[in-house]
Amino acid sequence: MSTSPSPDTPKPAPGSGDFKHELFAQFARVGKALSNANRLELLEFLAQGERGVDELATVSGLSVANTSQHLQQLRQAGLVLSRKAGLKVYYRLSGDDIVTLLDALRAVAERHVAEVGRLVNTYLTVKDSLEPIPRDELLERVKHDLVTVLDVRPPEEFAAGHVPGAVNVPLAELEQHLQDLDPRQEIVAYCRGPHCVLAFDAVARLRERGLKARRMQDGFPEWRQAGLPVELED
Amino acid sequence: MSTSPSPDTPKPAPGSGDFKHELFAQFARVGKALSNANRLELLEFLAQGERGVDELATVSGLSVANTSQHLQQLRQAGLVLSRKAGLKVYYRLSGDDIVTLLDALRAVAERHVAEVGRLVNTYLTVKDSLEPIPRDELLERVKHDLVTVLDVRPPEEFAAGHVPGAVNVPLAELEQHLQDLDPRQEIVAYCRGPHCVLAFDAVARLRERGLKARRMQDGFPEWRQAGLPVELED
DNA sequence: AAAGTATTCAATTGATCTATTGATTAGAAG
DNA sequence: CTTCTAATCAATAGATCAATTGAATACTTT
Repeated sequence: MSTSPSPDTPKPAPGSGDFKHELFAQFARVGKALSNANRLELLEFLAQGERGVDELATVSGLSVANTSQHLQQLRQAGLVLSRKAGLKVYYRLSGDDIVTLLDALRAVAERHVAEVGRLVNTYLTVKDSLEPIPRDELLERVKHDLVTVLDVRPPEEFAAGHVPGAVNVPLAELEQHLQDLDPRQEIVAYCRGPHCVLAFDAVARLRERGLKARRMQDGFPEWRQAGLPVELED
Repeated sequence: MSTSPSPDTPKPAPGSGDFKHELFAQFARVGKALSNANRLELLEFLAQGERGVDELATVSGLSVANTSQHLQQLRQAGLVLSRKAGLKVYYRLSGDDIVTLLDALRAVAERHVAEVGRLVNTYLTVKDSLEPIPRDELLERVKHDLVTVLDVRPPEEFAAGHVPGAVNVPLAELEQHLQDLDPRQEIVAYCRGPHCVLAFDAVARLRERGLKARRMQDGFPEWRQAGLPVELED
């Protein structure tokens, strides 16, 4: 602030310049919420559905207090809502437009930040045939029983909704289920979102075993948001 | 970092947790670029087209050095590209997906940050009949000569492209052009984007004079991005 | 009422961000 | 070659942010 010496003088003149700046400041508030890796990770988990604070803390590797503070920042920016039930407090995204925003952010990062491409490539070692299968295409093939769909998320997430016909095989149990998989049928794995590593990992391991495996485009939240059918339990 | 004592130990183990965090950190880099009101304002101007540093500095009210630094941050985040021609350096958005991202950000802010709605309402005093006219609808009416389209941006921006049939009337000259406007025909004003104040202002003033005036949905960058016809010069 | 649990609050420290200032570079023009 | 201009760089001070710690709150269970 070059003109106002007092820090808490809000905006003396209600001219349009102030209005405009005020408005951009509000947009920036949302941007700030997206400016921290831990908060983005929390948002990705929340895109799965409602979650309690301690779950989020565990899964993101942050302390509970820290997680709570990040969640409050997200709430102040209007990105999440909370609900108290007994002792627990559940957080959820405040609307589908948040998923849209996160996807736009991801798309830009992928397209423009060279680093992201490098990371993905490094991690995947093999690059060929890694194009994810589009949702519609997968749905079509599921209908005709042409693929085995693998949901590699933890059982709780699977229970809360999954792609119809999908089999829940958490990554840790993948080895034990290898024999149950038909080596002639293509396997499509998915998890939380476009960059959830579980699916990447699963595909890499399956391919090591000589199986035909691909990832599904994006993840389950995007599947649900696209209005495609969702199955509960199994 | 709780485990690594040395600050510049990048990531010792290439486990998937690190990979994931690394990835979110890259996304956060883009988020950071969006976390400052001045940078968002610069991006809005750049959505208009290529601009030099000093132009951007003037229009945003920042010092040249400061503007330059913000632009470099935007470039490092992959949001803008620069081109040097003689003494001047021109910046532009690095792709259409940036406009998409900005729109998503705006949409979320509008929907969830109560403050934004309050500001818009305060500024506009009257709230009724302020729904902006959709682009397609406007295009249709322009074809049948049912509306007067007013471009309230500065002449240079107008010259670089505008809605077909639009008349360029910078806000300062609005009063002088009042007599040229047909009071029986509806007037649609637009400027840079959904929250560019010029159009808001113009509509408010026209309505004060008893004219039927509305804003166009969003602004010219969005019009162009929607693939609608653009006219050059006049 | 007492103990326990999930979450939030408050205070602190070190890190990062913003805007300013003045110097510096690269090219243009005299 | 000198002067001018547009832009960038470098250093700085003040503000804001992130993670930690320990205490406080709200609700449940015993």
